Amino acid sequence: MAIAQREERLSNAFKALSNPTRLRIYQQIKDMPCGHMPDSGCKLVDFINLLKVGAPTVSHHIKELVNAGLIRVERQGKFMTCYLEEDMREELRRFLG
Amino acid sequence: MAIAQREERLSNAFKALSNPTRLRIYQQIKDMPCGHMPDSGCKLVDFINLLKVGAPTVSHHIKELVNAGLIRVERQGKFMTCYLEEDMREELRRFLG
DNA sequence: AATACAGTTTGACAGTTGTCGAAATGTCTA
DNA sequence: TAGACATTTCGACAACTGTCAAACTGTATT
Repeated sequence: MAIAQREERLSNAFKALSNPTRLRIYQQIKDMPCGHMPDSGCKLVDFINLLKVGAPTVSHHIKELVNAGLIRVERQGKFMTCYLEEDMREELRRFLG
Repeated sequence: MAIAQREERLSNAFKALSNPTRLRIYQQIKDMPCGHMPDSGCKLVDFINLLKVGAPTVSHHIKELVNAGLIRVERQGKFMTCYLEEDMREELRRFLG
């Protein structure tokens, strides 16, 4: 049973990364040290500006990435800041390794 | 432009791995040293038996994995044998690394 | 409180996906 | 060449996805 759960977790994560817009968002979060710099551009509003999709779409995609366990989100005043879930990243890397 | 192409390649590969059935097939191919043993169970017919889906479905999934650049397929007599595309695996690992 | 900005929810829509059964094709063996 | 087995193609179908506009909520600033 644990194997099936792992497979589900993995395929859900891959599904989240299968959309180009979400892949970009994930990459942006991954490549920017959000947790360490105050203004590193990993807020939801930054993605709206960076990508050419509306706010509802970005909001939707962020939620999918969160549900897939790939990122986590924290409110900071007006903004939602995104952080990478390193555990999941590690799990994916291990699957491919 | 090269960046967009890379993103497309990556998201296509992740999409191929986003389906549980395809993930299983890929895993099976990855974990078995097909190229080195003659009867290692990476033929299309083996997946039909292993998973609970019909031949048309497996054929379809194999094609998707091939199109995504994740595996390659060779006919050996009656059978289609699947091999891992190590380059793509490496590219995915690098993305996550 | 009023305004402005950040984000979410809802409902809708075209397009894509996963699966199947039936029929076709390819390849070996008797 | 006939039969058996492996695989593909086709046509169909329900289910899911990505996007949007409109309306809503939450937070800060004035």
